[in-house]
Amino acid sequence: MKSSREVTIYDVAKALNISPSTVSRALKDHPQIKKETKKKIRAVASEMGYQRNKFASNLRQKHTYTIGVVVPKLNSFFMATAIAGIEKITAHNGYGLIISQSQESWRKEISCVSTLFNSRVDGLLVSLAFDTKNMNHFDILFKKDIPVVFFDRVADCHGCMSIVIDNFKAGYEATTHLIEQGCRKIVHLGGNLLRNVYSERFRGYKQALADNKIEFDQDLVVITDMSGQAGIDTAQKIMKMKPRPDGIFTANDTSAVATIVEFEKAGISIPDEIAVVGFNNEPISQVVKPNLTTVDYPARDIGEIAAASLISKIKDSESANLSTIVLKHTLIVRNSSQRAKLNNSKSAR
Amino acid sequence: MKSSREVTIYDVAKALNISPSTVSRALKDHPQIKKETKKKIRAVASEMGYQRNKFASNLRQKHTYTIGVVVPKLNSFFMATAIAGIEKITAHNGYGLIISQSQESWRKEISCVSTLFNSRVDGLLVSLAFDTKNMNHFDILFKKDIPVVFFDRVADCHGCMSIVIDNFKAGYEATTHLIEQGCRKIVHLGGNLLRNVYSERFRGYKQALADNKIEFDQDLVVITDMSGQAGIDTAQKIMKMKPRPDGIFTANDTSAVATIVEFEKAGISIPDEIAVVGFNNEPISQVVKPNLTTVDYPARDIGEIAAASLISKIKDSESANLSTIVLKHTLIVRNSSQRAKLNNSKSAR
DNA sequence: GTGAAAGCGCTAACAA
DNA sequence: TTGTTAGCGCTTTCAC
Repeated sequence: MKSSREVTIYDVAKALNISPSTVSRALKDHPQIKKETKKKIRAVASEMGYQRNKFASNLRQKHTYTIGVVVPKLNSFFMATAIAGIEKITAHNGYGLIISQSQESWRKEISCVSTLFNSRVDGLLVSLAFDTKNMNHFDILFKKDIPVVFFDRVADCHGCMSIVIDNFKAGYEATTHLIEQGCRKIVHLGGNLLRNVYSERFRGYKQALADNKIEFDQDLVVITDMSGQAGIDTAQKIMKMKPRPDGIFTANDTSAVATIVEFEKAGISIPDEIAVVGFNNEPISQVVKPNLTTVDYPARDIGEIAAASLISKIKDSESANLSTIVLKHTLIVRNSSQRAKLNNSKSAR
Repeated sequence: MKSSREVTIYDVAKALNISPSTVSRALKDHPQIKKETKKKIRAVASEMGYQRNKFASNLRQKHTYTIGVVVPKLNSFFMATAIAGIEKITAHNGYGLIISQSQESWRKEISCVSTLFNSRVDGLLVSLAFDTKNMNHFDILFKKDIPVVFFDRVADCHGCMSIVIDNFKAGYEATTHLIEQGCRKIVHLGGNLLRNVYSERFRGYKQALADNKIEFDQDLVVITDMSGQAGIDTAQKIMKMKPRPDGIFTANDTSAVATIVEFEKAGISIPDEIAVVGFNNEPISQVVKPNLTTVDYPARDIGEIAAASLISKIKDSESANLSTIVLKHTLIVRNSSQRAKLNNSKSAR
């Protein structure tokens, strides 16, 4: 395929009448090589167009400087931003990235993990699929001590690290905010409760109701796949309820926005008849009318921290075994939920 | 790092009392090996937990089954979708992906290409940065006959393949549509004219004006970085113009949506006072009020075709040297531009 | 149809 | 401070 033979350390060594190992060492900035020699070797190497052969090197060193990433979907704002963060950190540390998508399917996730394992990644960054029911597919990695870090959608697994936000608190705050705005019959539109993000937000919702002496009603909980369509369906369901709910806390912005659009289409006024709170602070939340109250979610930071943690784990398997890092979230109050001007410290930007 | 020694073909060979070369051949389904032997070898190999070592194999075979991707940004709907398409095809063909972002900067693009080259990717998929002024940084690849395929933001370069849509025609249609809606003073909000996507859309705009005997006015052309902020700024600029323009064709949805939001904030009615057409058909275009007329862009297909073309080029460097593949786009007419009910064959969905 | 043997290019233990 | 040497695990030519 490639036309001409590659320049190797042997060629460089021969040109300088020294040994290949000296060249190898010089090129890695080994401390025991004289500065002058290094300089000379570097000069000649680059002049000859030398390029390190990673495969020979990997073969010897038994690692690949490659990190695998398994995410549910690439084309969501959150994920794309998180991956941008991951990429920044890994690139900066000389690691390549192999990214694969589970398409929200447990089955496909199993195959992604196995493929990545077979590519001998040095570590794995994972956000779980919607319906992943157990973690057995990660065992092959643990058996070989390949570190795994989970982010956002996480689960307990051999004491692996997790990077998350406090979804319980966020759900609690979102629901409390609705209650403060006068809502008493609040729907929760959530996702698969297998996933921490959804179960915790739901738990926060329930706790907020309890703390405000509002009775929990299972009929007001709608568990869906959190798509736009799910938002539309839920809106229609809500419109048939009597008496009609006066608030809705949705576990992502996509479906929250879809409910708003659907409500408005039916002539229901937001937030006066129904107040809506979403989750994620996607760009779309600032475009929908009325602007969506939502929880801001540090996607980029989550990605960066997950990558940094994984790399330090790879470099030093004894490194601090923090089990969970929790990042800060913020409830951003906008017009979809704000019924009256309150003395609210949070901005409506 | 990894705890236990790996199982190699030697171990498998020993267990079966045959030679390593036979094992190697059997595992690759070499035709000259007896079926029975193959079956036996496969069974024992998988039983022993054998895993092919890609690095040893790459080292011998001189290719890596890895494809590099250089894109301006990951976190746009278009790019994320295109990459999803790329990933699907490459994974299906046994190729890994190394994805890197130029952050819209020529300088960073140069470094991405060089890094990927040093990782010995078998081929490269590229969408150019905003301000890339020449293609010299790709020369290292051409010198070694490493194939490169450009998609979306492309440029002529050693007869490389390009996967695009007909941006000229799309720009022409978008502008013609505005004219049909009665617009006579139409602003064009475009991006860096170094990039085909922007220069072609602009060319389409001019041609549509010419064909409808509307004089071209340079003052109505605004060249920006196409961000949301650029949309806001442009809206403000337009509001100061006298007489005020009555239409705007924007080369992406992000800035188109921002102008709409800004116009509405100022009480300007859309589409009656100003009609707006965007580009890309991002999800946000269906959320903004009024819904944005835009050009639908087959992101996923572009990614898939780019990947497939690259792979066929890698596998067979003599393969058909199509220089450009043009995919179909569609103008989607929605309320941001539709002033009167016309007998329009295009749907408003 | 199968085996022997020579590397691919690099690194690291050991020697000097 | 530098050199020698023995592989890492796989593929492939040549021989039988």
